[in-house]
Amino acid sequence: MTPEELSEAISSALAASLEEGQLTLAEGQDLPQVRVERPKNRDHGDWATNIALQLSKKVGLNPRQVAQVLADRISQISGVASVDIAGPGFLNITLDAAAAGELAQTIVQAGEGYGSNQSLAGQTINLEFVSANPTGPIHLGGTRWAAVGDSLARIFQSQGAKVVREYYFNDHGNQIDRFARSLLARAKGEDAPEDGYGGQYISDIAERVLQVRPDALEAEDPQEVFRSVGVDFMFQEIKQSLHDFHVDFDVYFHENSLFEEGKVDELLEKLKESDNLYFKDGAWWLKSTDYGDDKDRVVIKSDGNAAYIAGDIAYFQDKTKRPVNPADLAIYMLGADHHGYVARLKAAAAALGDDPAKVEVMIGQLVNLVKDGKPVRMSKRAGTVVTMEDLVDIVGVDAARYSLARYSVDSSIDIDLDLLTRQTNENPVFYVQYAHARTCNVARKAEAAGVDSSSVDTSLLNSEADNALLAALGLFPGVVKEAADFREPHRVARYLESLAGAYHRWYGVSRVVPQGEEEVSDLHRTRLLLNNATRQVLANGLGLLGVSAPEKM
RNA sequence: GCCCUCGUAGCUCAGUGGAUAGAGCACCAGUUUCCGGAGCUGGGUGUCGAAGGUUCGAAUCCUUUCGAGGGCACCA
Repeated sequence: MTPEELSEAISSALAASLEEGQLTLAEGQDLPQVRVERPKNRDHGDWATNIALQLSKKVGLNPRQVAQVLADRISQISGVASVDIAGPGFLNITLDAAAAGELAQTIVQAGEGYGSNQSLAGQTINLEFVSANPTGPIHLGGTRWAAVGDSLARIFQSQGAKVVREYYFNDHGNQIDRFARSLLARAKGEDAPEDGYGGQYISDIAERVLQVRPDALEAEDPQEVFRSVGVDFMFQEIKQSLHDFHVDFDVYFHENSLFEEGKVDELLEKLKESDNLYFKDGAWWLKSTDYGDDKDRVVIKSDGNAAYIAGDIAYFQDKTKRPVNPADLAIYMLGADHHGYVARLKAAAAALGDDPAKVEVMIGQLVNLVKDGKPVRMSKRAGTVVTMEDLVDIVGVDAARYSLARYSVDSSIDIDLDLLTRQTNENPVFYVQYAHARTCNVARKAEAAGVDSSSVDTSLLNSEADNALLAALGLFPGVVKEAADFREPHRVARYLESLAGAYHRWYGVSRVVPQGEEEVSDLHRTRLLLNNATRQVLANGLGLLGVSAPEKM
């Protein structure tokens, strides 16, 4: 029995109590959601719920009275061995071993589907992340969003959503001009311009531009040649790095395309009709203050040109109105240095007469580089950036993705260069991967010894370790759902670490393969089932993080 | 000045208003004739930055305050 099934059964019990008048909801009170959780203390049973405490005020009885009414009904639920009322009114529930053990069967049957559901079915979520400027390779900050964003996309998909992974190339503004000037300067053998970019990659790309366009320096507009060809090379490199990081976007959107196709100009005319725009001091302003901004923003400058935000508005329109996979929800993952954008992106939706709730902005904290305990400033001009490729070269894709995805995006990360170059095995990803490899090894040995699944008896899974492992396995679907609801992929990683721990402890006391002349018994077969259920959940969870689940290490 | 995020064990961090606040790392001591020891077991540390408030109950919610980081253009 899964915790979800138990919660549902308790909900029904509660509904019946209300129906038959044992409990009466006071006027205007809502029914709280029944939730069971794994108690920290094993003396408190397999599962516990605080529903009686939550109901107390709503039904006008003291919590223990409510608990008593529910306890009588819950104890009737099939598979429940006992119910205790504890403390102020907690209900502590113990399952009988067979019912708890059935979970292993459920998981093995569900296979890759265990942990997924259809709660987001029918929704198209546009998830924009990374979106680094094409003026240099992806650095550590972008790498973090790549790991977190791609995991979140996988998690949304597991909940039934259609996900569009989107990358926005800012290839329109003057940072591109600076990039082009830097390439040109390097090609001429000059230093990088004052406001330009430095680093080895500038030399590399300048050289490659000259290879395909040997006449570039003699062209009518050399800077334009370096701009168009150089940016293209940069795109290719970025895409390749992401692909090597196992992140592939569905849409690479070029900001330039908005302007080339005249969408922005067209939009600007239309926006003048919007209630959210007004004319002042020769410019058109967006009332972004209505959406929490500290000042209104200019959309059409007094010289008649579009301001940056006009591109945002046009882009949002494109996301929600494009012919293929138009977004029901547009999520923007941005770094903390962009948090001021939240209000204006919502205002952008409103300007188009759309619901600002369709815009969701996730603000993640920055990645800091640390050396000898001191922060190192990453600078593209000075060429002191650590890139996605660098990180992957040093620790590998799995370790890189895992270690970036296991922290809440609300906290900033310090990456220690010395630690990385030492290549330590301190990354918890190995702990989890090892647990998976171990389950595979056990299964191989067991099958070789003739342990099959011909006859299992889940009531044999009655040890402390069985119970703890089953409980951990049962939590997985809820964890994935929470990760989706809160947009927090790190919950999956943390969960896997605890599951791996439960498995390693179980392994220590639960022999699956018969020893010596021992005959294969139902106990061996049933333990193999539990072993395989664990393997499945570890694999499913690692899959959500885009990390491999090795059969051997 | 205004806005956002964070402050939890020596370090790095978990912790949808619930019971005695948890992991990993680091440190010490154990642990293998038998499924992989990248494992397991034991050993200890917290004024949850501080002060008020709401609540039967607060690390979690509210207010104030201190500290760290990041933002506040008719730039893109």
